[in-house]
Amino acid sequence: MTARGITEPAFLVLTALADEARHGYGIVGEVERLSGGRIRMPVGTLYGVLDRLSGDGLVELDREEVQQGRLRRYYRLTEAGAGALDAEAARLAANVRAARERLRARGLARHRPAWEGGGPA
Amino acid sequence: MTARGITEPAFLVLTALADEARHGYGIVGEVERLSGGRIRMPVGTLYGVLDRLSGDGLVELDREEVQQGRLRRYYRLTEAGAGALDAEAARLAANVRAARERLRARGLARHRPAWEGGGPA
DNA sequence: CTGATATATATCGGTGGCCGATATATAGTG
DNA sequence: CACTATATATCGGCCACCGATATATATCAG
Repeated sequence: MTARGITEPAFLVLTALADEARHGYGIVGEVERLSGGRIRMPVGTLYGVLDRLSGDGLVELDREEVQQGRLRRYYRLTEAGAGALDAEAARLAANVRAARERLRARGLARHRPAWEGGGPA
Repeated sequence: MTARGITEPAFLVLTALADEARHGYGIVGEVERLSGGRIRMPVGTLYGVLDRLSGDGLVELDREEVQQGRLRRYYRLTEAGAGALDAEAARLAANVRAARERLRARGLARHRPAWEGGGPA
């Protein structure tokens, strides 16, 4: 692998579908909800992501409903999708851990008292 | 914000520079090391990332050295860079938390015993 | 000496994902 | 009648990624 696993929009869609099947517009709302309102998913992004995830077998069509004259197309996570989400979560968690370790080391270095000595010379 | 903060390659470069200044090739090795050998950073990616991070004031040139006839250009993290890395780590951690919560909920649903009732019909 | 490998820099162009804009349709509201 | 909300979908510009390529020095094998 190079640097990238699945993309962040894809990760968020998988997350939104992890607990139950949702339709497109519902995913948009769920992503906004689960991020505490910090992340909005543009619909122009959503359908491309959904197509790619479908092609990779990570999500699949669950059912179609008509609510008040409007079509709702529901998607659900596959087992492979759940596995991919879990694996990506582990990958990201490892990145976060590494960053925080080093950030902590940096903080310590910048606060290191003079008597611990050494210095650049 | 839409979905994306800083990119993953940028995140990894910032992480590699968090504890001490490093030169390009050294960053490549450090990313591989801190990821346990799972992530390799292509040099074609590195310099673009470094340029962008410099432009955003998240990293800056530390010094230049000549070791055995080869030029080494060292970069260091700025305060803004440390802040950006910390913020992005928090963002990713929140994503991971959300994914794992829902994944756990899904697992529970799929193992729910029959006597809890309902079911599809 | 020649070729291959490792270190070290940098550029370029193809590919692909993101997302704003746009289109279509129904329902409710001012 | 216009506007907003819900709901679908497509298209195209932009930009980041990264493989390929180029340049240069040091070392080692044949």
